[in-house]
Amino acid sequence: MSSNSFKLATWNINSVRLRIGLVEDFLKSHAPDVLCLQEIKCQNDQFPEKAFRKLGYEHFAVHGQKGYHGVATVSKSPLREIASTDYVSMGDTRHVECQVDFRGKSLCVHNFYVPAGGDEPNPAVNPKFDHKMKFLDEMKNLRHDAYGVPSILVGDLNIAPLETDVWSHKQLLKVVSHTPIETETLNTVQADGGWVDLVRHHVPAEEKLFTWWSYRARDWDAADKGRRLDHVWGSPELTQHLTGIEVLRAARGWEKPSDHVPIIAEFAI
DNA sequence: ATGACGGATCTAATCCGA
Repeated sequence: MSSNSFKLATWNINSVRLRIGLVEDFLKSHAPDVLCLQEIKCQNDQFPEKAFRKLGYEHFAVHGQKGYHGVATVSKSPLREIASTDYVSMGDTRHVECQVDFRGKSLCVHNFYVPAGGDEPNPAVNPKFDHKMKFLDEMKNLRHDAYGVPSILVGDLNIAPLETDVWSHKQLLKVVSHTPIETETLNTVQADGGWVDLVRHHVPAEEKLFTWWSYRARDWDAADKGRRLDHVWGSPELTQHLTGIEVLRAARGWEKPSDHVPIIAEFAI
């Protein structure tokens, strides 16, 4: 680990209150400079700030709501909240955007929790899928160069775009998260905004890579029926500084785990 | 191949996730 490194992690925690112990372990062992959490499932005043402060994370942008959804970006370095956009005007807390200042440089960090979309991949009969598609349509306006500083876009995008992002491409083509309309729309969001998929920039597209395994599978590790639903995108210039991507698969095997695992991106500054 | 699990909530059964 270089002293000139900047590490950013994203993790759908599926209740930050229930899993604050796991978060603490993760922060101690991996020490990211910035951690973006999704599905915190609590209101702002219930967010366990103290636990983060004890470990040196003193800067927060928390957008929670009761029971569902919710995103939080926590940082060792100063952070300024830019916006928390209510995509599709549903009143959900699914986005927060911050400027992070790190050793004299600034970075814009988008933290997203895209709607899952329900079961039926047809917007005409499934309002949840309609919501997901409209949410993605609005994301197309998001430029990587909106602020004149490099940007990062992370989170649970709830879409596995590549064939190698799912355990079986053929068997998941009609399953929400891997349908052509979703993967094509996500590709448009990426292309229109000028974003680069930093995870796939580092891990060859031929290689299977998952960040989520259902709780319902009997033996998640042996069956390995995962999907890559969580993502780290960035401005093209960040590819020159990217030194590593780690998907912490082991976290799925921790006690009382989230069904998602953390992704850590490391950059040389 | 969907799994039949796990979280939050007006603590009992319901809604939701993906």
